[in-house]
Amino acid sequence: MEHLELVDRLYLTVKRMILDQELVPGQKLVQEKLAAELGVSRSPLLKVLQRLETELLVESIPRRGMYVKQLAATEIRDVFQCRAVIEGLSARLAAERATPEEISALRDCFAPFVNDNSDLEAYARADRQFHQLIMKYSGNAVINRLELLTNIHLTAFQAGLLRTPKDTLPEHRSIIEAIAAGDGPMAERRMRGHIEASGRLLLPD
Amino acid sequence: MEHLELVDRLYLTVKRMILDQELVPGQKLVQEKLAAELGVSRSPLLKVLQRLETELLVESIPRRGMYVKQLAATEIRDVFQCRAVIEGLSARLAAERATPEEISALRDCFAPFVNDNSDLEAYARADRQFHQLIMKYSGNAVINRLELLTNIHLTAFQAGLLRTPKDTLPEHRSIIEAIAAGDGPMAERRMRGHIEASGRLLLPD
DNA sequence: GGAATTCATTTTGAATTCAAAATTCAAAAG
DNA sequence: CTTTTGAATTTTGAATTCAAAATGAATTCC
Repeated sequence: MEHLELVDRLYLTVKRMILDQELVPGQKLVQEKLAAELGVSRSPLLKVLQRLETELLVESIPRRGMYVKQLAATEIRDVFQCRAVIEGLSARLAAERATPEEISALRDCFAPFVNDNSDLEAYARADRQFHQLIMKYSGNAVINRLELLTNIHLTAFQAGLLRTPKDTLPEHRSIIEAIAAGDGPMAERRMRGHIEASGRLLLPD
Repeated sequence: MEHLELVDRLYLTVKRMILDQELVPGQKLVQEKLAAELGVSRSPLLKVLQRLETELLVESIPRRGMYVKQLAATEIRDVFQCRAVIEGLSARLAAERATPEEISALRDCFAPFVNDNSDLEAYARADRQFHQLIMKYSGNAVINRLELLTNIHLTAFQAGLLRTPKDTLPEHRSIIEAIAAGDGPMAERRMRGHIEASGRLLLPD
């Protein structure tokens, strides 16, 4: 992390602070104050806050200030709807082009949990890793720029914690098998169903 | 446009300059120079360039500079793949909730072209309007923030000009009819097919 | 003649300054 | 006692300044 540009380091720091609730939803981010706490000036901080705004983590109200974004229920629903089709696309593309090594890496995500589901924290991390890898293996550079759609994962409602491993592990395995079989449409349908199921649980309409 | 904040006016100005090729792909955007031409300082210009970077219109190379983005063929393919599923989702949602007035507005987009297809410029504008309206009528706020996916339209390869009205008008009409009938899955399939067809034409693999 | 090196110039990244708008708080009016 | 007004303070938006890195050109070396 030390070799990164200042703005990139700052970005990771502030993002972490928001995801860890060190900065809480609704809280005003007074630029001079936050910059001082972080040991920088407003210039790089402002860049970071603007970037986080496009990721739906910060909200800017002109001439009023920047706030940690409080996601409304409808926005969470909207994100899940988008994720379902974008990650469905990812799974289809991954099925068409994943190498044997990449398929192994997907299987490895959940290997530790086949016999022991008890560590929910570790399972949630594996879940995030699984979704990230499929987007990466899609080979679609645009998908991988849509950070906006991946941040939901990371907030209080951890996708991996919405449902138990008992429910989601079989879904994950069936997605991996469709990708391993090179069956794009099947992989797409399964991924889409998987995310829609999580979304429905989060928002029972 | 006069009542907007400076950054928002500047954003529209610079975006227009890029889309009109007044600033050409690959061109370096020297901040001080461009700011002076636009009668502002670097601060607001930098915000604008950063925003355009998230929209895939500008590329930033750290400590080197900002450049008008030259989209590679693979990136255009990637954008079309994403658009196909996101606008497919939009059409499905619009089918589920569009009002009679909204459906009329969709029909009105292409009313001028039923008997006369000759004004391609006007048809391209109607095409963009049609896609924008469906995203709006989806009621999904996140879709409407993904500007990244709508800019392709506006560059040299105008989606509406990729294929002739003779080809696309029937597709547009069939999408509208699915929405009017409240048939979400049908609207989704048709929109997706419509955009995939344009994408294939642009990139014959 | 061409490659490498040094130095001046340009440009970016970051901090600071300044002006205008928003907020706060106290005093006055109803 | 509540509401309104207005001045002091804070905060944002924008311009400017400063330092460090990158660029480019001239000169030296091979």
